[in-house]
Amino acid sequence: MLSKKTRYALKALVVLGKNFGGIPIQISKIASEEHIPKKFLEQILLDLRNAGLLYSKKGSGGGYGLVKDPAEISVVQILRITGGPVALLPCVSLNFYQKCDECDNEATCGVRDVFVDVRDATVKILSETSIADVIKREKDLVQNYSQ
Amino acid sequence: MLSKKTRYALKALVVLGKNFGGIPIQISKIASEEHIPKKFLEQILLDLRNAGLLYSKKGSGGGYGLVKDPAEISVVQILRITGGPVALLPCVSLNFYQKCDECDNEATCGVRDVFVDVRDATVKILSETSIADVIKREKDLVQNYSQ
DNA sequence: AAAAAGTCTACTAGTTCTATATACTTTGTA
DNA sequence: TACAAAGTATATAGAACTAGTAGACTTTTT
Repeated sequence: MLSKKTRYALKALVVLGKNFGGIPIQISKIASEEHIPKKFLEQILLDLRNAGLLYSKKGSGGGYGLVKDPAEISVVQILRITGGPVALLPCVSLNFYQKCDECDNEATCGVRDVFVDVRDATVKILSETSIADVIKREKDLVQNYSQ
Repeated sequence: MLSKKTRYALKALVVLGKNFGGIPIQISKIASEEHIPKKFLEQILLDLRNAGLLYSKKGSGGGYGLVKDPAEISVVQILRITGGPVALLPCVSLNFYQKCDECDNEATCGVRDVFVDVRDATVKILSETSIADVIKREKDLVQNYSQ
């Protein structure tokens, strides 16, 4: 399961993605629109900023904005910044690898082998999907929904 | 990430799968072989028994065994018994659905839409993979490893 | 100077996970 | 029949993690 942190980050980035090229958006605006606790969202946006995804502007008229085009930001990137491993087993994680305590030999573990496949399938989808794609999907869904 | 409980369950079922058709295996044997705390494993095997996957035999010479052929037990089944949702978002889970608090309209949520795809890919792999397949993979890995 | 807005660090309450403890029941066998 | 082997069941403790809150600070605009 994704953490709330990751989900909030995705929501916020979609909002910021729609606004790409415009003037900065304030934390409080995103928080109230997306039903996210403001103080929590502050931390999350700070993380995304420190990861180089967002720029921030202080003071009156300040706020946050995307540094890059939303088409250049993949969903998997966001999971890694905010939530850690994508894989379902630590011994299978590409970016947060950890040895399984209970496993004698990783190289011959059948369970691990299956979850390598799961990881590959998941990473494929999430690295091929950008924030721009998420926004497009939303647009398409709204269109179909209102028909 | 899968819980320890789920991982231990998978390990235990592989052991029991290799033994399918033979005499029952004791908890303590599985626990020591697979480096699983015995008392914890007791609970897990009990859950798997209550779910109808295992039979148990009390008393001297007792132990656990698979009820069905390991080819008939899918990995996804085990995750659901021991660990709950396979999906990465509660609003996307087939067996443990929960509404997202922060989401206004599920039907038009772009983030959700992406994670439906991830869930489908994951469920496909894990429902097509049986305990027998895991055992076979292990066998193949061992063979390649020793060469 | 005052207000708006982001920054930074610490902390807490709650939950979940992992594991352990204890007492009990059933079964086989000496 | 007594005893030991083995599973059953429930409770509980400790650790780790998550989600959210608090407060003091800095920067920028008006």
